Amino acid sequence: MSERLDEQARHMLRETKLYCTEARVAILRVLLEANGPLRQDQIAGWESHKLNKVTVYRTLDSLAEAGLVHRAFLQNRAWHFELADHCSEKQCHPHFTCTNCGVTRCMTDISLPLAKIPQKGYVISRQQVRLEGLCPACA
Amino acid sequence: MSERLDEQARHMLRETKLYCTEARVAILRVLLEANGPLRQDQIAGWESHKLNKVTVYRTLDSLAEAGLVHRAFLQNRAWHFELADHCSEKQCHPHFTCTNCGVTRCMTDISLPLAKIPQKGYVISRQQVRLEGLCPACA
DNA sequence: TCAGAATATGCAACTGAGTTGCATATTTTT
DNA sequence: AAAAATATGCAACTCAGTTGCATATTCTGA
Ligand SMILES: [Zn+2]
Ligand SMILES: [Zn+2]
Ligand SMILES: [Zn+2]
Ligand SMILES: [Zn+2]
Repeated sequence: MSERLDEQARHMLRETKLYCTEARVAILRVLLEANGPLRQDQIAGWESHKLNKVTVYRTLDSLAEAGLVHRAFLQNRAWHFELADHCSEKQCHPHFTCTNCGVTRCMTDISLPLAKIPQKGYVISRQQVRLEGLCPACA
Repeated sequence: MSERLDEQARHMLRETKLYCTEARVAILRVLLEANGPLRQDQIAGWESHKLNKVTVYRTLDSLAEAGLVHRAFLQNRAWHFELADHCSEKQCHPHFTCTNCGVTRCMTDISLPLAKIPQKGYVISRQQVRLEGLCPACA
């Protein structure tokens, strides 16, 4: 099954005309396996892959540019990345963060209506929602 | 009228039982005058006030803790602060950022419905929305 | 299949916003 | 006015992100 994910990653890269390098495949695999947003250092250290920090940085940059990956949100000064395919065209799923224990969870089963800007001329290409509160364990 | 703002700032501080210091009054005034979220360095350098960076940092921290000020939900590495009174109890107004020219605008006239989390046990205390796209000038 | 072009990698060194300890100054309270 | 409570500012630190440059990989097309 790791074969399967590798193949999937390679396919995604070919689709977007990105060089199919070891680092890109590894990073896409990590994101495919993860069930939520990850920090760069989490990706770099995933299962002792020991990917170089700068490579991870530049790879995520290229993956984001290609639209395969999104910068989900900034938390504690660090970007959190996740696959873009969890998101619809214009709206990413909301993320909930517990103010007590700090866990962040993808709320893939919720979606809010797209905002309508009354002033003429605005074009919205992406809407992001952040929820803050207490998780079941802390409430 | 700057007298007016000073008085207003002092009043806010007294209300929240915070020490009424020169730095706090100055920073509140800056935020009262500003029409959008500001970075710490913008606040520190506002009209040659030349406030100390660490003081600005700790002051904003205390103002946020007291609920007078909020950290806006933007996609930048630097926090942006604004007065909290633009926000309702559970929801802050959305912020729109133009991906072309970079301007950020408070969308105080829009509001989305509060998210409903289907899973039991979650308590949402705050919802924040970020919009990205093209402003009228860039569209 | 192999040379050359195009692109990615990794080291080291830097940036920039935030953060902290500690001695001193200010504000409040008594 | 003195004491207690809190805020300020310097300097030094953290840490994720970022960049230059030499080297290594990947891709392309003869
Ligand atoms: Zn929790
Ligand atoms: Zn997510
Ligand atoms: Zn614009
Ligand atoms: Zn705002």
